[in-house]
Formats: sequence, structure tokens, C-alpha cells
Amino acid sequence: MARALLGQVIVHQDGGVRRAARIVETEAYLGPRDAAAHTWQGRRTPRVEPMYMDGGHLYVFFVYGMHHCANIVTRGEGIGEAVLLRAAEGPPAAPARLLSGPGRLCAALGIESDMSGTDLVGHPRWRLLLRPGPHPPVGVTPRIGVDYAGEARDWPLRFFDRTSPAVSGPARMRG
DNA sequence: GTGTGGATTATCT
DNA sequence: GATAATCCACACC
Repeated sequence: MARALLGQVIVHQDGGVRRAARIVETEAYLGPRDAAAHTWQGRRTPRVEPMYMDGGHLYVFFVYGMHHCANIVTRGEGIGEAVLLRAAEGPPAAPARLLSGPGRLCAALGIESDMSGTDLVGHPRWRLLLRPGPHPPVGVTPRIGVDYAGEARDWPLRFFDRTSPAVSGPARMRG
């Protein structure tokens, strides 16, 4: 799912304002068996409860006292897997870095903790457009910022569009 | 109630 | 590469 979400578009319609972002970088978090996931060992706390919801729900968390990270739940109820949205492209006129990185992506789309647990499927203001057509050339690396996660630190679960200037991270992680 | 540290980013060297 | 900003969730008492 993390790979399949590359190139798909998340849209927010807020009155007359419509914001759309094409997803170009994602990371998979594989539930209880994944030491980097908040659902590691089946942990259930109020914060992570949305991650156990049905696919299509949003899981948002707050980190480092100032940033939000948005995930799309990818499996059935009770499983606890999700895909972190790490970077996206806005309109051509927008700065390349506007949605580059999970914190900036949330800031640009106005995603905050109160959206955690929201069902994107059939939502009146949010839509996830699954666009047909060829997938972009995809790069694969370990995930960013999970050095604490034991062997899961090295799992190749970060996916990105090699052609996009909006991919986040150091240069060696963008080629 | 207290202590620890983070799925980040900006700004320095 | 190093570090600060900044606060909440979580574990543990």
C-alpha cells in the first residue's frame, strides 16, 4: 500500500478553497511485529487507537513538541498497520518544499491531532483520489528517524518517486 | 505526580 | 554534523 499510494492525490475541499497534493514519499509501519510502529507488540493506548481502525482512516500524532505526522490506515479493524505520508507535491506554482517532510505536509494541508480517527472514505471534505495510469519509478530505502527500532531499523519500507523534487531527507536518500 | 524521549525541522558549523 | 525548539504521550511510582 505504501508503494501504491505514490502518485495518488489527497484533496481537501474547504468551502471555496481546494487543496490537492500528489503523494511522492511514504513509509509502511507493520503493526505489532514492527518495533518502529506505535502499535508495536500490540500496544493499545488512546493515542494509537485510530491505527487499529479499518482501512481508510487517518492516524495523526504529534512529535517533538511542534510537528504533526499523518498516516493512512491500510488494513482491517484490529490489525494496526498504516502508511506515513512523508512528502507530496502541491500545485506547480508552489515551492517544492511546501509539503516535503511529514511535518510540513501536515502543516500545508492543515492536518492536526483532532483529525486522528477520521474516516477518509466518503468524507465530505477530504478525498483520496486513486488515479489510474503508470506508476512512477520508485526508490526504496530504510525508514527515516527510526534508529531506535532494533532490526526493524533496516527494513526497506520507505518508498519514493525518483522523479519528484519534493522528496524529503538527505540527498543520498532521494536518488 | 514525575521523568524520558520522540515516525521533525531550522539553523548553525 | 550538531543542536535547539517545545510538549505531549507514556511508563512507572
